[in-house]
Amino acid sequence: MDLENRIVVLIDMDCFYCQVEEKLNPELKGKPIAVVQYNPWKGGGIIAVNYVARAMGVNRHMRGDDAKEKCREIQLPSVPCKKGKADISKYRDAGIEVAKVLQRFTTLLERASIDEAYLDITIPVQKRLQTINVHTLASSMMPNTFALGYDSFDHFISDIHSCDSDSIEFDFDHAQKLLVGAQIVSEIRAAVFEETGYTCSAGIAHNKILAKLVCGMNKPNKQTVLPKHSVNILYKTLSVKKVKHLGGKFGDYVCEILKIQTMGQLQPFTERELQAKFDEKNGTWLYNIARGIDIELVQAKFNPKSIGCCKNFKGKSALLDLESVKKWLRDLGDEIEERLEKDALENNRTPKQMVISFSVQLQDGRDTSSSRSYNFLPDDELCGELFTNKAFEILIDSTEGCKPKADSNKKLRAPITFLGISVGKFEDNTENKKRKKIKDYFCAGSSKETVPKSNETTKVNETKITNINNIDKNYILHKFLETNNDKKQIKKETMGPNNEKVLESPLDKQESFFVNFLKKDQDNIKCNQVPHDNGSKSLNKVNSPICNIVECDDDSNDTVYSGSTINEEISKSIALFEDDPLDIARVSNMRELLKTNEIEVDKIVEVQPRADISSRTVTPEITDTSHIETVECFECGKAVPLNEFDEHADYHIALKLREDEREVIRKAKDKTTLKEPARDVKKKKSVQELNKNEAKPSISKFFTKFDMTAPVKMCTECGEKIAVEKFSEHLDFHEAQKLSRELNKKTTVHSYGSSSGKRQRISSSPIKKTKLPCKSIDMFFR
DNA sequence: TTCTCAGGTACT
DNA sequence: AGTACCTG
Repeated sequence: MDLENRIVVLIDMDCFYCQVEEKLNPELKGKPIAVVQYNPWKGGGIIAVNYVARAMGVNRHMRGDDAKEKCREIQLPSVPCKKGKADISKYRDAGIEVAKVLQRFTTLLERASIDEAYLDITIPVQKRLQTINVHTLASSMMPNTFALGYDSFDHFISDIHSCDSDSIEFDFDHAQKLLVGAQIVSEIRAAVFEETGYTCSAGIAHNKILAKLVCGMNKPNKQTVLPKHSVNILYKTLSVKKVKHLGGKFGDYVCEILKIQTMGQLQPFTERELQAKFDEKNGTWLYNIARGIDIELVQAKFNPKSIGCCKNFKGKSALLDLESVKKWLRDLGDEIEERLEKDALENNRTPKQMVISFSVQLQDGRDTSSSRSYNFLPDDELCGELFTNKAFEILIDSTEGCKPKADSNKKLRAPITFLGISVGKFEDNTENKKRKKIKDYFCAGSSKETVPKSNETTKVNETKITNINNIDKNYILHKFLETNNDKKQIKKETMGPNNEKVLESPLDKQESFFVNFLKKDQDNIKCNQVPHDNGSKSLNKVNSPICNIVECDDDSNDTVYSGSTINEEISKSIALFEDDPLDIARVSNMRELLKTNEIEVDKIVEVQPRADISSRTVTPEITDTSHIETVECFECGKAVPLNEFDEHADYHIALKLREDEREVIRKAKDKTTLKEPARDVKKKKSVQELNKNEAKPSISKFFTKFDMTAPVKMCTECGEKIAVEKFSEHLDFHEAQKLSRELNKKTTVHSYGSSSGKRQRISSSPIKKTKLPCKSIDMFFR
């Protein structure tokens, strides 16, 4: 595949931690908030700011107190503290929830951070291009979409529609793909919102660097397309420092050496010159990126490669004696254990190595950091105790500065200012391993694996098979719900991965459950929303699924940039970059955003994606008396046609089922944990936490709540008491979950079009440069 | 009075 | 294997 003609997407969640807090505490919605990390000093460090607060001048890098000064009524939810450490697991889980939605749309998903993912949708775009006529695409199908270099997205579409493609500048073929890509991304973002309640922004371009770059141009809840011919327009004003990998010391060095500030100013340099000034690889990379070329592939990567936790002990909190070191290592070790247990259950893998990192304070007050690694032995039991003890052992005899003073009792020679433990070098668990694994406990009860592992299939067919698996999964869930409704048993043979029915489904039906639901929905209600009057053709093609999704629609596409030149638009766009602290243009734009936000809040304030599933049984309120009779779904707040309500409720059950996967896994873990000899008190604590989860409404409760007085039977799988007559149904539920879990597992697709799995080098003659302050651009040429 | 904590990557 | 840098 041609690397220059891909459709690469970056999905970035809007102020993610804030959204998570708002979802957990709906009272916060619409108010200015910033998430702070616990810190006794000046109200804590801000790590996320929502858009209402941003409009009032609050930004990251401020302390809580500064934020209060800018905005008296700001709310400052804080990252929970566990064992004296920030606990970000709720954000991590929310990120996984989102990523699972994204994963359905392409196998080429690369999670780049807790709230960001790259998607390569070249193939889905090509597939759709074969089935649709590009001329039928209109901007109304993809609200809140922008094309860089155009005052309105419609102008970009007209450029494509008017077969004026003779212009050398205009890459008609790719622009067409971008347009289809924008439509798909619109659907992806709608699915994310529908299923999680979170909004996100997206950048759509021909490579990762550019997708990332334009993603930040329009936020929140918007998407930006970068046509190839707009790269130079963008670069004309774009600061070098905004480009990924140039935001740090290396970027400073480049700007200083070349005496430049913008990407445009990078273009006159020849590749040779750049190689001479930096090194061969960096020079080539800079040369290419200056021309909008970036060959970095989107890797299929869902799970992190390492799991770690750390803690700073700055200033006078520095650790001075062995006891406190031990104490903190215990907490770190225990947290690793907890996260590792979860990881083992979900991903069926085991780390082979652990790394202990630490910093000590030198005499002159500066810190020096070091790390030591330990390779696990086959007999090691991977528990907190082991992590703690090994870390302690390694720590005390690794560095002179850390050795205890000979005489004074247990005092460290030098204060420790940082401690971290991480585990990595994961390997898949195989069946014939001697080491006891948590997974073994979990699987002990279930008779046999019914689904072959996807990564056992041949490389050649990987993409196909993964897609089929996705179909499988939706098909199974759908089937499961059907049979459940009919009070029939789910048939094993319908789930086989080689089931004909499944294989015959076209690949682009992989999102069928969602899309079909929406399609039916839209056929019935046409468009329940008030058509926003951006004049013209407005609603002739409203029956795109996207049209019915409640997105914040602020019409800024038409208003904000009206009358401005393209360059002004670009400048404004750049001003909108998230972390631009001192830009006046930004403030006025933020006012616009504030308006946007108010509208959005009005529309989504009712969204309760986690509301009790039993809403289905309650008579819904009539909220809309327009042409079609609709009811407001208690689950998502969406207006649903009365006759579709049952189906809509089923849809939420399907979602619920997915979300409950995790909880059931945890519950199962909980039960098995109890079989183990209680090693220590902390175990019990986590058991309590798991029990708390049981109080939450779950789909298993839904299946059992009908008649609590009926004779019950204990499920060996989850320990839940189940009405006898519901029991086989309940077992089906576990069966479906196991399958779903299995199918959810990461596949081993590495990259399309690169059968060797290796990335190309741009050039090969090794020229060494030693003076670089940063050498990390080479990551591109691994 | 301290730009946290988590994760990735590449160089030596 | 260990260090440094990059990012959000």
